[in-house]
Amino acid sequence: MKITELSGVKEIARRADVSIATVDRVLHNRLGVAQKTKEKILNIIKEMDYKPNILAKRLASKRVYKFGILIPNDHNKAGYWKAPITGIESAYSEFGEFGVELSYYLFDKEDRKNFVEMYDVIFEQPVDGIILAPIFLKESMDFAIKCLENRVQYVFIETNIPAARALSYIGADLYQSGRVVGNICQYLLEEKDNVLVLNIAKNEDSAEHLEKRYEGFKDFMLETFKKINITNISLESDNAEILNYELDKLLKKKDVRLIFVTNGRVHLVAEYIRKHKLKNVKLVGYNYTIQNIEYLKSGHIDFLICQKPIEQGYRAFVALYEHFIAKRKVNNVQYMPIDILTKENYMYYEY
Amino acid sequence: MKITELSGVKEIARRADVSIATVDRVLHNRLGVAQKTKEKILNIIKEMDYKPNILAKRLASKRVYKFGILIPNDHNKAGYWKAPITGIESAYSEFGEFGVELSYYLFDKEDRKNFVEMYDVIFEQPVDGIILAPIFLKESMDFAIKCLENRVQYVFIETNIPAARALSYIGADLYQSGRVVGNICQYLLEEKDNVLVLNIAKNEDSAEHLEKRYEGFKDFMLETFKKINITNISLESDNAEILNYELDKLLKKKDVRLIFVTNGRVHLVAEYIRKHKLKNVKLVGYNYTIQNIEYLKSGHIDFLICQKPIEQGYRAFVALYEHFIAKRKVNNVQYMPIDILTKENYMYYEY
DNA sequence: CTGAAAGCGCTTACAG
DNA sequence: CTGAAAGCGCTTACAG
Repeated sequence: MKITELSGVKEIARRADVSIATVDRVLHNRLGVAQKTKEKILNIIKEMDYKPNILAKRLASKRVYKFGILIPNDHNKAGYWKAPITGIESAYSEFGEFGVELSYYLFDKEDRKNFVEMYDVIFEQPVDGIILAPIFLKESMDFAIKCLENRVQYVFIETNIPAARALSYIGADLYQSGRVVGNICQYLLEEKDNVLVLNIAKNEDSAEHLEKRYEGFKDFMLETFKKINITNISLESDNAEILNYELDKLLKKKDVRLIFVTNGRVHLVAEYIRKHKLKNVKLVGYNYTIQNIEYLKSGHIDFLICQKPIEQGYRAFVALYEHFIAKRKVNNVQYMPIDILTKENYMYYEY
Repeated sequence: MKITELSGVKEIARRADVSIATVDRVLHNRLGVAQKTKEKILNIIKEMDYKPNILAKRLASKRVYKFGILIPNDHNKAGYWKAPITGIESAYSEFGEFGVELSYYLFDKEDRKNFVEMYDVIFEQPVDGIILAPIFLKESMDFAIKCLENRVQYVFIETNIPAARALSYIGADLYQSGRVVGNICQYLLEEKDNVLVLNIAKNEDSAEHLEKRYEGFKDFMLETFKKINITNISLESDNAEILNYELDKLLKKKDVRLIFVTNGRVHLVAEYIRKHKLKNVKLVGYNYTIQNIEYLKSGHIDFLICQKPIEQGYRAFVALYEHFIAKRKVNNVQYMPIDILTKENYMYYEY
């Protein structure tokens, strides 16, 4: 309005008849300002509806925030964990590059000790915030406690430990994702059919999560069909021979119409179906991985459920960015969409 | 490395032994720099792998870019078009606020003339970039030409006009989304079944788009079932009575097992199914709207296909941002994922 | 408890 | 064709 109107801190300082240093002190709630001056400035800030210019802030501030990434490495494997890293890096390049430093602490997901080793490194070169996949329950709780002690913020992706009270959890609602599988499968089944649900996990800590998916699935099924026959088996190995042996046994006993694998190992079952040329068994499982997509394309897998691993990483970075740099409140829980992939829509999924 | 190492333009200037103003001229490819000086500076830039600090750039630059939004208003309606606006505004608040001004040119989607009126306004208060839904074909082509003449960049969302060569198109691959419907429906049908595909559109310009969806659906169906019976009907009205009359006729003639509505008007058919208590007709259609979701919840609609209207808006803003502010190359075509919604996963979709 | 001044890495007149 | 200087809206020592 006024031609000579200054903006931002200068204008506040002018109106309050103080220096911008004092305004800055009030803005950051620092000590050493007379109560009267403080109130006056606070009022002016409210009056002006002052919004700091985040650009200027970041440019002027020498502060560099250090964000760490503590997730499994799977170099040689199909690489499910590359996806969140892609997402993190894309968020970083979009609005993190100045004032944020990224460091990687990748661990072997079959090796509990390695997880602990890696997280110990973090506290030697302290970071401000960390993005982690808490796949080892107890160790992750320990880590969370150490973070609290060291005032390190942490964001969980993929799986949650509600008790650990992370800054944010970004991932799927496991129970509900099981219901989604049920919802789709109702169209693949009839009343009297036999269904096999397989939990294939080497790490016992994930049993609980797979169980939640199974619960969701089962609940939906029982609401829909009265006499559906569901068998739930857990295998603690991903060895193909063991799996083949078990499947031979299970499929011989009953006429199974549908197999639901509660995680990304569904490709192992797909391979079995391909080898044995089974025509009448529908197969549903989890995760966009190279192997799974191949079997989706070839028709051995009918549906894959997926929870946007790339975007999980993206949002995890944004959560830390919002907390530290934009200083905005972050939601504790950010449930991802539960996506349904088929051979006709997977190609547009990666985006 | 060196303690006294300056960064950015200053360092370039020091190395080239010129002033930063000259560096700036080269950086922006402005006239008035001796060829020799220019080359020297260019070499240093390459050598240093110089990346401008976008924060400083935006802070120093007084330039404000004006982005316009030319999409339908649907105040009273179910509000499909609110979603892209939400997305645009969220991108704006994330990294647009400084240096971007947003203006709205909302038009009546039933009124061709109003579209033209609104776009005429745009050229009176010229904008730099515009996000539009080109739902009127010819008028949108005219608009595109005027944009080219006035050096205004335009981004299409929701529907594309490839010939118009927009900066970017952000939306679905229509043919492929029809195939996705086919892919799901294969599980709802058997060989000899009758299928009804309904195009319900008042605006004749959308006929072509609905046709593409139908093509995708039909192709998939014919690849999967040899003797499937598909009837394709187009209605140029969304009047409930007319629709009821047509549906009475169509459903009496044949035992229809599945109805596929090629756009968001699927709720009209859902209402018919509800009223007539039809139990054996599956229903599939498009778009996350309040009405459609209600019928998804109640089970009258089995699946909805959706293409992230919120994110379309978000990305459209980002496309303009990247082009004007970050000065990065923007992809001409950004196909959105083709999402499948059911009564069990719709609740996590809006995010 | 308070202020003057330099600086973040750019852009933008203006002078020569 | 080139450079010196002011300024964007903040932060950060430093001095008093």
